[in-house]
Amino acid sequence: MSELTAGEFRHRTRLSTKMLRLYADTGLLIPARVDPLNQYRYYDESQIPLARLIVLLRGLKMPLADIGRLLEAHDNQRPSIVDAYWERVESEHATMRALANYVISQFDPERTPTMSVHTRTVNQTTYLTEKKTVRPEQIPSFIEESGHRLFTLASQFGGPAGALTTIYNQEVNDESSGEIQNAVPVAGAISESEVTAPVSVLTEPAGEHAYTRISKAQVKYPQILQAYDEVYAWLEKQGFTPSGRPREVYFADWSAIGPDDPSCDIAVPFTR
Amino acid sequence: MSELTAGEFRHRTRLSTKMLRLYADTGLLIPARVDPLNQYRYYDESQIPLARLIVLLRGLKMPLADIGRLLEAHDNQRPSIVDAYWERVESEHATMRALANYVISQFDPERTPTMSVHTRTVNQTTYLTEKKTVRPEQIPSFIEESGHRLFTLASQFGGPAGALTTIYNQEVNDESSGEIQNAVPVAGAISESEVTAPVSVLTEPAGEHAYTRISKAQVKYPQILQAYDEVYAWLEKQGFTPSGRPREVYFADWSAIGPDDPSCDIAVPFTR
DNA sequence: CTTGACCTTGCCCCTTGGGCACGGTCGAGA
DNA sequence: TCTCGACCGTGCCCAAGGGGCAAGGTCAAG
Repeated sequence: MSELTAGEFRHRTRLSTKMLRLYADTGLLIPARVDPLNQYRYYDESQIPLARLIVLLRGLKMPLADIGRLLEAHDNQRPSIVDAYWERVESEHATMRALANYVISQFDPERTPTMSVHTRTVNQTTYLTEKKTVRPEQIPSFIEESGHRLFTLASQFGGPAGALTTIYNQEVNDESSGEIQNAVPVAGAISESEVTAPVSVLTEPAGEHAYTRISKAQVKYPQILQAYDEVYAWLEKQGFTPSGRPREVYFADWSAIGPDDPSCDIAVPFTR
Repeated sequence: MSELTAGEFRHRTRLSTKMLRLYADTGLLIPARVDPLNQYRYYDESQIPLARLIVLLRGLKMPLADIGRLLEAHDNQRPSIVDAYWERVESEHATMRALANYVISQFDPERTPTMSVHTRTVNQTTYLTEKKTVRPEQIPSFIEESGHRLFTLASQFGGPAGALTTIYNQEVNDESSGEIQNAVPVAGAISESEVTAPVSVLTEPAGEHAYTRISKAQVKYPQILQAYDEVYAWLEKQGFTPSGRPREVYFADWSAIGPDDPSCDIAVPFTR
């Protein structure tokens, strides 16, 4: 129960006067006693561990508000809160890292990280699709929402027969919006009359696709452009000719994977 | 040369009015023309790539001041500037990640990442040493500066015969400063009279050491405490008894290694 | 009692914006 | 030509997490 002056408490916790005042105002670390005459703050020795904890969490750049919520939570919930916070930080960092690769490769094309491009043969496929003309920042939400609708619908036609695919009918970039077509493959043959707008049926011919596999973090715009660049550059180097619209094939469970896990193939149909 | 109003420029670059004003005030992106009557800003189409570049760099959280310096630099220097910046971000993130592991293990001891502890037999060793009583935040600079002095001095005694070692004569933590002893092993026997203060000679007996190897990012206080905890916990589990002062053995070229590279062993002498 | 160390409040500064209010301006249609 | 809505400007307040400084009150030791 020994009482410490603000200065003593500062030295024991490595917190500055400013921080102590801020944390007191925020309610994170309330002085044990405030002298009503001169407003001097006195802390109790038992508050030191709490102060140290705040220092640690601030070392993770956790905002004071989040720290407040963490402290209000029950002991048994705290690990998961810290965990969730840190996972978000890691995820954001992974996205930034992918962007950094893109930026560096723009500055210094020599040092473009090599993405391996493969080929595969694809059978004729029938898709349930939805189209929309979008700007880059609208793409993720459209893919997700429309994909959900199409998967639901596909179950009425024998279930989805493959991964959600997003086909770019036009180029979408900062300059111009363009039409993209979200597509879920289905097993049986479906005629256009069996579906209603905005859903339509698309049948794509068999053929060869060149593709490169990217992580969840690399899917973000604009760093995803790098993957497209790589595939088209590879086709040119091989002397092959693009013969269809480029596409993204989302083979992974989006919400379950981490930022560095493979998530999607950037694929382009071609002829030799 | 087509002129764009601020609104058109905003839509082409996804920058907000606030950002455009700020970048104009900062000199990063100066409007091609400002109407002297109404202060309206007009941009030229040719400024769009620059604006996009700024957007990319801000996506890496590069401060505007750094972006300004980058833009002033010559083309051939820019990649290295971006590189250096990103490397610093990665390094800071690695440090934070190590701290996060530490914090999470404090909240939830079950999920402590297992650090493997090994043992090795160490011969009797003579060191040139310097002592200092320090607080935790003074440790890195003392180790570096004193280590430099000791290495220089060691070359007069046949050169260093091993890695820089920092021995903790007392505990150093938030509670109290303590004496640490920086030590560079030398091959020959040296008597105390051959050196002058603050350097002294230390001879340590042969024996067994338990140690765990940690990365550069893990060396930072307080996450380094986790490594000490692990070694002592391992000793206790094995039923061994610490028989000497704990130490850090810096075997790597500190400035040359990355944040995730192995840098140092946390070692404790013990008897079975 | 003095002196120096400590403590307080209050103010301004930094950064990169978001958001709002208030007022001037531009262009198209009536 | 008038008007209306869309645009544009400035200026202020806010955030987070402090740094820094001034002015003034307080405490304890000599």
